[in-house]
Amino acid sequence: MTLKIYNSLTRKKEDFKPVEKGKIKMYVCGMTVYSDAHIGHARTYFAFDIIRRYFEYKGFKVTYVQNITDVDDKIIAAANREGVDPLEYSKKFTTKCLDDLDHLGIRRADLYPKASETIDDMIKLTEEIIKKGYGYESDGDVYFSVEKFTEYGKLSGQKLDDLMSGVRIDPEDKKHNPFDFALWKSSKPGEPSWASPWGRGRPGWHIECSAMSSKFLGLPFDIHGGGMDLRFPHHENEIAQAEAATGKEFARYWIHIGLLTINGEKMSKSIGNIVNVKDLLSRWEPEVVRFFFAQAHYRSPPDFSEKALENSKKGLDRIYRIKEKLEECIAKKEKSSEDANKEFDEAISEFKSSFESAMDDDFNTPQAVSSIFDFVNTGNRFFEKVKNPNSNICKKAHDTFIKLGNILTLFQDEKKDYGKIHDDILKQLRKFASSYTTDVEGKTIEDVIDLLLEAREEARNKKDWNTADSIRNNLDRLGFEIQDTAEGPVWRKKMI
RNA sequence: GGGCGGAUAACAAAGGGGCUAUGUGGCGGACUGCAGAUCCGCAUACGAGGGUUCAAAUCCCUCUCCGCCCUCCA
Repeated sequence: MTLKIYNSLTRKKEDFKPVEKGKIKMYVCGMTVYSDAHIGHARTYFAFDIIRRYFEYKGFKVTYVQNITDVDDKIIAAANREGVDPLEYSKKFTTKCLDDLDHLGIRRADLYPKASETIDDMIKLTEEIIKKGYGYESDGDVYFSVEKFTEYGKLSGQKLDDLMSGVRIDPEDKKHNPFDFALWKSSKPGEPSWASPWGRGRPGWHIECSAMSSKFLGLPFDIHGGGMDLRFPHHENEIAQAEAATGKEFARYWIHIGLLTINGEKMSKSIGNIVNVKDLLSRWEPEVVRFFFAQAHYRSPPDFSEKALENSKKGLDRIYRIKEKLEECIAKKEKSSEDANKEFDEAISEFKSSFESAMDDDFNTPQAVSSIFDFVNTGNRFFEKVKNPNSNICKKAHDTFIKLGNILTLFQDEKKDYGKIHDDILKQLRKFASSYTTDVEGKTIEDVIDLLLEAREEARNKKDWNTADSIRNNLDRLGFEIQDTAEGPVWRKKMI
C-alpha cells in the first residue's frame, strides 16, 4: 500500500514519494519558549510524533528537526518584566517545555536548533535575499518584498491583490507593502542583539525557520509542518524567503495540525482557558491524553473536555483488558489446536492490514483506533468461546498489539504502574484495610489487596454482603477493579 | 471583505454512490449473591431544499449555520 498524505500546498491527498529513497527529512515549527507547554503544543507535537513513528514503521530513516524560538518579542517582554536576561529566560523555558512534552510521552525530535544559535545563517540568508532583489533595507530594518516573489500566496491559496483589499496603509510604515515582513529588525536598548551588515539587531521570526530547515535538512526536504495557525503568514513567508534566496524548491509536503478547542472554545489567553501540560498530567495519565489525541484526525480540531478524557480513559481500559488476557494466555503455554485458534490467527492479520491501511490514508488514526476496537471485540469473543487458547497465537496477537500500538505510543506498559499517586493510594488503602484485617503497615499494595480479598471472601462465605460489597466498592474507588470469577476473585488496576 | 475547512445518532468521531464504522452512554437478555468485566440482541444518523442516478449521507447546484486564518498563537 502506498502512503497518501494530504498536502496543504496542493490541497489534495497525494501519494507520498520521498526526495531521497528510504529517507524522510521533516521539519516542524517548534515552540516559542516563554511559558509552560500547553495542551495545544502537546496535540501538535504528538501528531507529528505519530507521523514520524509511522514513517519509521514503514522502514524510512527519519530525520526530524524542530526549532526552538528563543529570540522573540514576547520572550523579551516577559524577561524584562521579571528583570532577567531574555536568553537566560528562554533557556529556562526551553528545558521546562521539553520536559513537559517528555512527561506526556512525546518522543523528542532528533535536533532542536535554537534561533539564538543560528543567527549567522539567518544573516547569510537575508544577504542572499537582498542580493537577489527580494529584500530591502529600510532604516536599520530589512524587509522581504512580497510583490517581487510572484508565487507569494501559493500555500494559503491567497492572491496578493485579494490580501491588499481592505488593508489600511500606514504612511509611517517603513515597509513598501503592508504584507512585507521583517527579515531583520534593528534592536532597541535592553534587547538581545547581534552585529549585522545593517547594524545591531535581531532576526525576524520567519527567517529562522527558512534558515534552520535548509541548514539542517538541505533543500528540498520532505515534510514541513506545524499548527494550522502557522499556515499564513508564517509558512507562506518561509517559502518565499527560502525559494527566493536559493532558487530551489523548499518543502515537498506541508502538513498542518487542526487547532484544539476547549469545551468548544478557542484556547486563548484572553478567554483564560489555556490548559498547561503540567496541570493536565496532575489529573490524567499521559496515555489517556495521548489516546484522546489519537481518536481525532490530525487535521480536525479536537475539542478538549474532562468528559472527552473520561471517555478516552474508559476506552483505553477496555483495550488494556484484552491485552492482559493475552498475557495470561501466553503465560499458560497452552498448545491446543481448536479451530477457533485458527480463526483468531486470521483476525490478527486482518487487524494488521486494516490498521495499516487506515494509517496509509493520511495517517487516519481514528480509523486505526477503530480497527483496534474491532480486534478487541474479536479477541473477547475468542476468549469467550475457546476453552484452551493457544499461547503461540496469543503471543502473535500480543506482539501485533505492541508493534502497532507503538506507532500511536499506546499499550506499551508491561504492567500498569501506580504513578505518582502510589503513596497516597497505599495510604488510603491501608487506612480502610485496617478495619477489616490486621498488620497492614509496611505491606505492599498487592499484599494489602490480597488481605482485603481474603476478608471479603470470608464475608461472602457468611453471606455478609454488606461487608463484601463495601470492600469491593472501596477498592474500586481507589482504582482497583474486583471481579468474582469461577476461579475466585481477581483484581486489576484500572486506568486513572 | 478575502482565503481555508466544517455540519454524521444522546455525546465524541471516521467514512464518502449500493456493504453493521468505532468508542462512551441508553434499553433488553445471558453470567453473578449483587455487581463488574465479557458475550448476545435492540434503538437513535448523515444541516435544509433542489438535481444527476436503477441507487445519494457520499456527486452537482442553491441556501443556512459554525470554526480557523488574514494580529510574531502549535
